[in-house]
Amino acid sequence: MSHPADTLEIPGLRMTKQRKEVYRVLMGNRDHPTAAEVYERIKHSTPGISLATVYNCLETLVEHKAVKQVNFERESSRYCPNLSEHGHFHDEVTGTIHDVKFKEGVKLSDFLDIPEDAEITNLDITLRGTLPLN
Amino acid sequence: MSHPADTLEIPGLRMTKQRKEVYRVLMGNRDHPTAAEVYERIKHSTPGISLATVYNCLETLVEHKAVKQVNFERESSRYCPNLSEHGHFHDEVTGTIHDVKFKEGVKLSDFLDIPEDAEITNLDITLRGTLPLN
DNA sequence: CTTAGACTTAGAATTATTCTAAATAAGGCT
DNA sequence: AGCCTTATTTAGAATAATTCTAAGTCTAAG
Repeated sequence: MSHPADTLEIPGLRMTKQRKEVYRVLMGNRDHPTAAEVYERIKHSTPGISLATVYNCLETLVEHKAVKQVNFERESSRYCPNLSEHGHFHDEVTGTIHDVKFKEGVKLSDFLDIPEDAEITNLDITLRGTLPLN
Repeated sequence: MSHPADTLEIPGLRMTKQRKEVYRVLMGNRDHPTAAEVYERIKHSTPGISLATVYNCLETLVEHKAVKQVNFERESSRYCPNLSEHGHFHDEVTGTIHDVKFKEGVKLSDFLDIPEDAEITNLDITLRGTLPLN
């Protein structure tokens, strides 16, 4: 079965050398890197690529819904190829970021007092804390 | 009954003219202003105050847990004197921000697959969307 | 009234990101 | 293949929010 994850193709998007590399890096190490980190990881395999291009590619991938942009506080944006709706847990000790799945069949309105008629287009859930038993 | 909300006093914090004004602005109009907006609202009543001071005061108030700092995407930080745990709904049409209460008695682990032993120190929930029946 | 530390200030510095203009590359057409 | 048009990439400048720095001001305590 071939889908974007395997082929590094994204429907409706011309996959240039640079876009492919940026996407490959994100798919290959799902640790939510920043643009600068992607740039570092990519420089040697794509010599001459510029940071501006990394930003451009990331923006394009986000627009095409191939990756998600994740923000913690006002830190640098991070990028995540997990397309399912999920939140993030930020381990304050190790600095690592874990995806957090939503439980099956729970509705937002089960735990939040949302105005009756609100149409939600976007949901961000971020936890910070520690994992004592590491 | 006297408490911070009334007296603009904050335990353990010297209330300078500037801190008092910044806090008063936040308490008086709970629309989640940015530092720059606080500065605009305060300039005339506290002539000579500097933007740096507004930043300093806000930081101090946050440290003393008198207000909360709220971030949407990577926009300017906003500030909120609602100390109860709550999320935010960002109306994409009007630009207004509404506090969103958590339902009584719901635990995080009821709707999120959090690692068993995680100790959560902080929770951010942000919704974006619209309120069609306005 | 002095003094030491806390607070405020203006402006410089920093950082992440976006913009600009020019150079390059790529697909479509003859 | 060769040409053309448009998309993409690039380096570096520009921007915006915030923090830093160093100097000045205030204040509480003695």
